[in-house]
Amino acid sequence: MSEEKNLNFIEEIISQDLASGKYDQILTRFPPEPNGYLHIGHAKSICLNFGLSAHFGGGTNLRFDDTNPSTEETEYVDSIKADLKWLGFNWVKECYASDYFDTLYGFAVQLIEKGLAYVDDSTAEEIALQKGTPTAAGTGNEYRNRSIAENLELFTNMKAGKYADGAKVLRAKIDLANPNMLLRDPILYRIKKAHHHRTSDKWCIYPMYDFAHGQSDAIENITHSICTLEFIPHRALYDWGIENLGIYPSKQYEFSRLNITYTILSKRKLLQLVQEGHVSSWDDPRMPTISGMRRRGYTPESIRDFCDRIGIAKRENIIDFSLLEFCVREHLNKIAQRRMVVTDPIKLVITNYDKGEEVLHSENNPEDPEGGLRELPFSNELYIQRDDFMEEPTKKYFRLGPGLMVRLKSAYIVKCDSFEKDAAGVVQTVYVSYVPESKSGSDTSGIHVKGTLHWVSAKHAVPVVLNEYDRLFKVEDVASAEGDFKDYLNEQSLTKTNAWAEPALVSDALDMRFQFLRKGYFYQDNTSTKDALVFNRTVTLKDAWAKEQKK
RNA sequence: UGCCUGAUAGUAUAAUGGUAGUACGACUGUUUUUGGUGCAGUUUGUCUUGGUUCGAAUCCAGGUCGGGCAACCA
Repeated sequence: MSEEKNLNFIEEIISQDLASGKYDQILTRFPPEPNGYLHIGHAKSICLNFGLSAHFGGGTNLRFDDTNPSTEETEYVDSIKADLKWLGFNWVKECYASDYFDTLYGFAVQLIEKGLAYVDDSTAEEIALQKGTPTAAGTGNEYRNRSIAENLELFTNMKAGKYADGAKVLRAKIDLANPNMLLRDPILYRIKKAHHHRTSDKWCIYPMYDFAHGQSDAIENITHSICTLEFIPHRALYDWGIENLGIYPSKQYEFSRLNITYTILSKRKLLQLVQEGHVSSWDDPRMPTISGMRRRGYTPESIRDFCDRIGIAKRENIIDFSLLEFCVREHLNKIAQRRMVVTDPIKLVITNYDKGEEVLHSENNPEDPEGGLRELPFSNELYIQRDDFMEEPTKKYFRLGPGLMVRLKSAYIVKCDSFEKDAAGVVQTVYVSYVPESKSGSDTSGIHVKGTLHWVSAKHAVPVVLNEYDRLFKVEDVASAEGDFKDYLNEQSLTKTNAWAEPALVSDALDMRFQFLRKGYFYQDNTSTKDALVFNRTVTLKDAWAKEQKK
């Protein structure tokens, strides 16, 4: 363990618990409900829980909180495990709340026997009404006074399937006037004749979160049970269960959940986007899901770095999306292979180049001296970006225009002599002459130019499709914007562009990270093939010129 | 007219009674065969009012503002 100073409040608690000898090692858990895919908000919790046990010594369980059969599926279980592994974390045990159903049932019987739980025949509406309001105490009903024997029999019958869904519930007998609404005789078990993804039809009664989570923590001997702020009021119940059942005293701690600008981080809302077709799937590259980010080209390292940087505290927060972008750029800059891809091309003809063609070489990554070189075919007919030519260049424009000189990346310096427009007045071809002694790496021309353009040789270029993504929502704080969050969807969040790429791309591995020079970082989509290359833009490069133009 | 929780630059986060620091953002300059990267620098902050103290972001009291709590969801 390193000598670190700035501990967050949870690390502070743990290091005190360790120093006082309360624990020799810690055990945390990551407890998703398998009712959706993991998103970047979960990543924060994952990095926290796994990071804590790695840092202080101990382990982390993966526990599926599968107590509600009507929303949970095996597909989600599998995706969660895959995402966790991809992020680079290993759990010590794979657990399921459903593995504890027998134990939990026994716990409930214990409470009934102690006179601390009763079967209530009221409807959901009646129970809600009898609970009172935050400012008015609740009232009891006749079921609250049932005898232990009667409760035992009724609960046995509930388990045996003798009653319809909703006919009865098991409630804790605590305090109907408690200022904490959660303590006003909370429901422990409900009848649900639904098929469970693991226990199948064995059970028709299922424990509620508040009678499963703390109990599962205790069963696994979790030392520090870390959850988000909205569970603070549940802590009293969590402790009540542990105390009255006499089980392992796990402790709950809460931190504030992640929010990101221009993003929604709610499984329910993300599911809506998928179901209503606003995105193609859970792993649509625009989704803030781990699988979406993976498909878009984010690296696990960049996501972990992000989670490190945002910190852990108890105050509500909304993190700038630009911090996430900074984290990916920083990692990708170090590892991405440089390639040249031209969108919206105009033809560049080199009038004095009579070699026909030659093979040039360019570095794969200027950040990596050992990254090596790649072959780059060059010829007298190239494609360059349309916006790299300006008929009447403005001040500070360092690119091509009549009489202007630029360097073609890893090739030669060229000078624009003339250009040609079509009938509609659109520039089609730019004619240049090159400086033979300016060849990259052996430049003896002594000419200094300000701009360097990327290019591809027209006859060697391969067609590719680029998926360029923008933020999914138009407003910063989507969650607190008025009305339906879907009204704020950015309908321009995906632009598909046809482009021309240098041929090296065809032979590159599918999982390589690329930087298309002057355009951004790209990653091959999982639908991409050698014959039809498709790339997702992970993130743009910082663009100082675009900023300059806005002025 | 309840209970619980929180408040430090634009956004996060640290300082645990003793120099308000760091990162991202923004802005300068510089380097550069990517208007990328790197490097150097500038900018902006303790919610409020009292109190305790030699000294308060930190402790105490009142106020203000934000978030949560009345699912047979987790």
